Amino acid sequence: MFEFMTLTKAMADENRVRILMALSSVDELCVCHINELLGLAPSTVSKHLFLLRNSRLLTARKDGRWMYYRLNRDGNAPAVVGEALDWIIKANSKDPLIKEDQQRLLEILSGLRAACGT
Amino acid sequence: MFEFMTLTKAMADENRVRILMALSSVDELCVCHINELLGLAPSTVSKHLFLLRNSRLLTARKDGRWMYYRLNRDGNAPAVVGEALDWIIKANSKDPLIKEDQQRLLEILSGLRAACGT
DNA sequence: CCTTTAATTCGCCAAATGGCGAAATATGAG
DNA sequence: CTCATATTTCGCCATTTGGCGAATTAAAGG
Repeated sequence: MFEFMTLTKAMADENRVRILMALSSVDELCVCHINELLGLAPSTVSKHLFLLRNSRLLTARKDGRWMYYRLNRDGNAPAVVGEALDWIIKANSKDPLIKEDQQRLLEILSGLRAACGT
Repeated sequence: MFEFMTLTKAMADENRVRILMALSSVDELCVCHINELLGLAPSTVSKHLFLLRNSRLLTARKDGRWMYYRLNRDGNAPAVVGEALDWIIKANSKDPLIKEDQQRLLEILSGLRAACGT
């Protein structure tokens, strides 16, 4: 129950859902890309990412100065995490804002809007 | 997206999940039963029920002085609502607190703990 | 009609949440 | 080593949220 509530609370914020949906289309992202996408302060994004990681929806990997986040599709993650991700993606993949995000994300990743030195 | 966020926000509270889980085992409940089960003030329960209804997770029916709430399994409800209910129930049906609630609910319904004149 | 009872609405308060900027922590580059 | 950059942590503030009790509404019963 505690684990489940941690999950639902993590999902109950629009910006965090946008982060999850962005990650559903690109395998991994570094923090600066997410800053750029959402237009939020780095400290705010960092807090969101902490909650998403804490709920086990995301995993992180450090590479030099950059932290890369990705959806937790690890087989040994609790089943409920995968179910949450599946449901979120299914419910939002056709949403206009999400589609717009995915479009903008391509621009960001292609370097046209480089936010940091990646 | 707005609809989805309304759903996730409704799900992001332990007492509301307890209400949903209680309803997963008994088809319908009146407000006084839920008061009794959760030990919250009627006004608080009423607010929770409003949010659950607003998110379309619950439907309500009035019978005399009593309001009966049930899970929204209506075929013409948005698919995302049914998916939410399925996931919530799957994720929590084995939880100790939920099991305890279901036990206590049986007592309440059998009149051993009648909270109101139903 | 008046009382009683179930439920909701309203107003309030304490706690939690989401946002920011400043400061602290890495890590790579010069 | 020193500087620049990516990220996180901290402290703060405004808003939201969950709780309660009092007042209100709705329906049944005397």
